Amino acid sequence: MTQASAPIDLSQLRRSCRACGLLELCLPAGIDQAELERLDSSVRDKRTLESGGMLFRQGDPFHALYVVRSGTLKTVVQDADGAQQVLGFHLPGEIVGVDALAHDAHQSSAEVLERSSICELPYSRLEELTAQIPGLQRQLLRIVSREMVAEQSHVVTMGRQQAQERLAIFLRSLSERYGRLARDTTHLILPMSRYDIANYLGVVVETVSRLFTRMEDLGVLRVSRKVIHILRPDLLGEMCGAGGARERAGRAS
Amino acid sequence: MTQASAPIDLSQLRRSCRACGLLELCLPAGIDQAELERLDSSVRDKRTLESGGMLFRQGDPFHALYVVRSGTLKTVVQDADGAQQVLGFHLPGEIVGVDALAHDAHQSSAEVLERSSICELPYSRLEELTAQIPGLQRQLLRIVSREMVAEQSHVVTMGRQQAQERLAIFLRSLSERYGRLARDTTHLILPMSRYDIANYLGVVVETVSRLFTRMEDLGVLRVSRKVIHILRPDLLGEMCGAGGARERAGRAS
DNA sequence: CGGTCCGTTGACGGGAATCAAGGAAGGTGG
DNA sequence: CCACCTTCCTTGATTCCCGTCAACGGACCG
Repeated sequence: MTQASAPIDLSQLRRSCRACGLLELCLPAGIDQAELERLDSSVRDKRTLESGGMLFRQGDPFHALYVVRSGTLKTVVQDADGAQQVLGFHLPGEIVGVDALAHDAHQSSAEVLERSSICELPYSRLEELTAQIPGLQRQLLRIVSREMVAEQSHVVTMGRQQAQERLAIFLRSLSERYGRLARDTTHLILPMSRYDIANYLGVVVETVSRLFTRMEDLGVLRVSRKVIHILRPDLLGEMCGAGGARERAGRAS
Repeated sequence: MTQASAPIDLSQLRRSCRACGLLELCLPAGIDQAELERLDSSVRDKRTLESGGMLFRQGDPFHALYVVRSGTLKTVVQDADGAQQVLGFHLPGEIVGVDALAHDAHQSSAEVLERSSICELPYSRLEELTAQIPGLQRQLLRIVSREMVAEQSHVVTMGRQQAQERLAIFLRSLSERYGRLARDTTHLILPMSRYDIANYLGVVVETVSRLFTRMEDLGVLRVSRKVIHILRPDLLGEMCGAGGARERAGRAS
């Protein structure tokens, strides 16, 4: 897993709250410099985890939220039957652990897919801050709501019955998020396995493998193990909506 | 849509915040009687909508959260292609509109499936209250997080590749929620159409129709139009996990 | 009473799951 | 450094579930 991906990006490791994904949730609320310092000092608590490590497990008591500083995580839920479902992949700047707010216990497990650096935000500390900083609470609500919307768009993706559409949407979404990180949007390095992708999309691994091959044959992608080169973003975009032909009305009521 | 379902339940219409689903989010935080009165008076704003009416539409500016007092809603999201995806059905005591917190605009539309009474909680008013009532903010976070977890379980449902499992899970979940409303858990009256159910589960109508017939043949249900009688809850439970046989490992990484 | 939408059923075909096998990569221990 | 093993990924053959197309009865509504 610690293969050909770029060596540790020091500049990324040094990013403080100022450059963090969480910041957008503070600044618009009119947080001043002093308040930002306070926030920054609260999240100093960082840790680095190796591939395969667990940030938290389903059922663990809740005591902190986490922000990915570098690397990638996946969140997985396991139901009574032992069947697993991948809920999401989390890139730098994205938050993890929000589902634990509901019942004071994590509803999913977070596993590290490649060496990652994580910011830990102890919730007790966060509560103190929200009491002092007006607007931070509102921003916190915004974050959680945003996570819910992300989950909804996952539902929309799985609502497509063509597996190819699902994979196309997944790749496009990943590309967009890479763009937000100022990475090359046409050169994706997938930290997750084909199994993870398949499970995330609700198909089997063979289907994902075949679809990669098909997309390669169509000249949309070039696939080489973990590296996906998007040759035709336009075609990829077309494949996201109704696999090439008529619209699926999706009539309801 | 306003067919054989029970006539308007007056006792239900009279329920105040005390008996409302939202209350559980206030009480544990140690809200006292006076505070409860204040909260109650803020949500006095109720409205009744007829079947087919829209509570809000995708894109509408956010200004309130809503709680279903009686009746049923569905939330639907429409993507760029015009394809629709049903995100959920909302029974009395359940909250709607939380997805608008993220971007100050509703990300989905809420349609009324049968005559419904809705409590409106103007967000401006809610913000005032949260400033005054300690703990209410925490409870609000809890609500939103809970909605996210609900969305996650929808993902888990759609992750099952057997359509029968999905329908079984849907029915069991609906039965459980009926139980929470002190309704008969074996006698479901479905306010939503087969199209809605199909779309919600990511299958086509014909599949839902056939599955109802099959489940009836298996002696699990009795189906009569909108009325579903669960004859064998135990069998229904079995059908939720791995359609009858081996476990689907769902291995991932 | 005609129109429209809803729900069911049948026939058919396609797309994806299943079963099976083999190669490539990565990690470990000798 | 190589042998060995495990895991990952791919490809092929086959099966079958479910989506598609089509037709029809029933409910609801103007």
